[in-house]
Amino acid sequence: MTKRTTANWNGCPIRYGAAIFGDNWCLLILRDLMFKGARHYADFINAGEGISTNILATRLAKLQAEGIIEKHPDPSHGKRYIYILTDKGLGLLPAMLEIIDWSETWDSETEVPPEFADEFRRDRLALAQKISSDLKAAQRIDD
Amino acid sequence: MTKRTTANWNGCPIRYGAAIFGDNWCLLILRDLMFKGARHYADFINAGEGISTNILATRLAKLQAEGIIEKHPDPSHGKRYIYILTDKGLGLLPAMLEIIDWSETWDSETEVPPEFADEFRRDRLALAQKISSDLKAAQRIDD
DNA sequence: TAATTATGCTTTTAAATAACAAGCATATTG
DNA sequence: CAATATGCTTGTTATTTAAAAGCATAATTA
Repeated sequence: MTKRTTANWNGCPIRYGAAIFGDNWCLLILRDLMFKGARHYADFINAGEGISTNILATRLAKLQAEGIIEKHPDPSHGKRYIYILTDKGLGLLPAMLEIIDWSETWDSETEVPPEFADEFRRDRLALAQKISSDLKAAQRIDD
Repeated sequence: MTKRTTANWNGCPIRYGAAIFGDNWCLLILRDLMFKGARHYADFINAGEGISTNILATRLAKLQAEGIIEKHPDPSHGKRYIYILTDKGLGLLPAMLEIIDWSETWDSETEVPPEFADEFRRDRLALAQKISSDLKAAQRIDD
């Protein structure tokens, strides 16, 4: 086992990231928040993945506990809550976009719009920042 | 639920990526392959995460089935096998690096070397390509 | 205002998965 | 030729996940 100098990571970043990324449902919830405008509990339920209510509830609680999302009462609807990404959550955008880029490259059935992939490859950071500020604006407007 | 034009993805890239990323053990195996020079079954077993042999065997088979890794007989040792990343597997490097970058930013206990994070942020693609070509060279040399 | 529906869960139970331990075939080493 | 290394497989038990149903509060409709 060859040793790289960068190998001796005990506060291992992949293990840290795996707490979020290493979970199917968390990834899909993040997708819905980032790219599908999901804000309410029902949005995740109706995203078409067939997530059970208990699974969704535990995942939302976990993401909240990790500081990835925040849960706010919906001012326009008493019993409802609005789920939004924190800065830490928005920070996951570049990684999500890389996953999308990879899938676009290797999945023959991909339905990533080619112009989206092109825009990403032309300037990754610019696209991430654009999406991020769009999301921040949207989160502010209807809060 | 606001609709983005980029939202209607049925060949969903996040779901596609989640087949690999959405699994804790796959992420750790990829880490070992990419950053710790792991090549043999025993390297993964001894990586310190306490993975069981049955879990490791199923994950290696899955990664192979997905075309992420290849399994070759070790020419220098009859019963042994060498596991290496395919081009598709190496393509996951940028996403892995983004996860590392995110963890470095948000994990107060991170042990990512600061100079590694700096180098990444200075030129993400350059670092990914450097690591990728280093890995390809290493995979060629002792095959 | 009373009944109905919406919302965001919790609880129960069944099924799937993971962890642990042991075993095992082939290969190499002493 | 006996002992050890290697890469698994096969049980068995424990844990996690998923599906289904239920439930309290809030809003809507009649």
